[in-house]
Amino acid sequence: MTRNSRHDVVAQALLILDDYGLADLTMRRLAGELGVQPSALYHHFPNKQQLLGAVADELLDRRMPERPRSAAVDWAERTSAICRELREAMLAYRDGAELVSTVHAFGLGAARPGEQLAEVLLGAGLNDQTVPTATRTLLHFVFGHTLDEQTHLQAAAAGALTDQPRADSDFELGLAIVVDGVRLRVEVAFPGSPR
Amino acid sequence: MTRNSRHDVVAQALLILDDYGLADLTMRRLAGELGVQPSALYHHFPNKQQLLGAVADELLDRRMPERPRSAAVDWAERTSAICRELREAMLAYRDGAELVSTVHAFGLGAARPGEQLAEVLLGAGLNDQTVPTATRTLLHFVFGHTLDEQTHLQAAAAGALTDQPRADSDFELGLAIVVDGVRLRVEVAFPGSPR
DNA sequence: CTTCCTCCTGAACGGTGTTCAGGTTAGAGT
DNA sequence: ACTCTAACCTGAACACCGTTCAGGAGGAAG
Repeated sequence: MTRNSRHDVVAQALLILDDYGLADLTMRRLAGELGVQPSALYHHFPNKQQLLGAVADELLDRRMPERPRSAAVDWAERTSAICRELREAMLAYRDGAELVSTVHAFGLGAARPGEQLAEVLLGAGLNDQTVPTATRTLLHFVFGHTLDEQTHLQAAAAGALTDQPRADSDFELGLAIVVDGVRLRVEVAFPGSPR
Repeated sequence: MTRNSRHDVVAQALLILDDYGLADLTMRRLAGELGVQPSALYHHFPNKQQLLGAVADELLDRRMPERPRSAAVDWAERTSAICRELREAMLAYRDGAELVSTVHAFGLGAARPGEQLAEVLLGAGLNDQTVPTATRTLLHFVFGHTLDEQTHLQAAAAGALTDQPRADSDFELGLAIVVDGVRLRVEVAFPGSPR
């Protein structure tokens, strides 16, 4: 049998995640599908959490390509675009929101979206001390909303019918609320129009 | 030996949570400290998740009393007060944020703060369709921020030193951002001052 | 004195992440 | 062609986990 690289392990984990969900992404199952003993995985990762961190990063790398963001666009529009892409990336995989937000909370990965947001906000002229807080506030919204959304979505997919499917507009409205709040802090520094 | 009521179980669980953390709040340990077999717990709760739901509700009931909110106060101030109380309630117990936000995400409890927020926002004259979204956005912020904060706080308490202790002002700033965003939607309906 | 209901026992089932000493094997360097 | 090193893996075990189930104890109510 051919041997597995670290990247093979992550790729297979991502496959299992999408097919069976986070709860069934066990070290034993992952090892089994790689044709290997569970203990072999500990050659590539010190523990499961680090493995999941790498899986989350791989997911984001696949779904949030390093697209060059035109500086000609409004900072608010760029901010919103990043948040939308992050949401869509997480929705694209079963339990994606739970995985990514957990990994981010423990600081084991999923750092790129935050870096991108911070960069845009800094470029918009937001106060240096305000940038980290605004960034985290945006992230907390996207993670929280998408986790909520995906949970209900998947609960609806399995028997338990839900009231209404929670439209995209709900995300957009929530996002607009947070972005508007940030805008007030940008305009204190730069009264007037976009920049 | 005296028998245990459902409430005894919850109270003991809350004790274990605070002393040893959520990871060590196992059915076996809980049963052990109650002087009972693990299976006995399933007389009171159908599964662990429901048990945790009851624990989260008990935590909130203890820390967020049904204080009558003076209607003389600005809606924004009442909204902020609820969010602050929710944060402080969760910070008051080890792993409180993780417990409460998880329980809320799965819809197994911790519903009161959302109801209180929705009530205030509705009373402020916010559009009926906007209220649920604004409520969830506020909750996602508080849960996300506090979870983040508590994780870093507890990581710092155990060896791993962190850069800086993340001041209260960080929460206040993030909260103000979201509340301001909501305010814009209130004032569309009622241009002018507080109500 | 019996019936009912609440609370509990004891044992087991089928999982989980993780550790460890040691074995295999591919590929680079001489 | 041959060694050597590092990457990769084995097999078994450890110490847990949530949950199920048939049945037993015991107080309160009739």
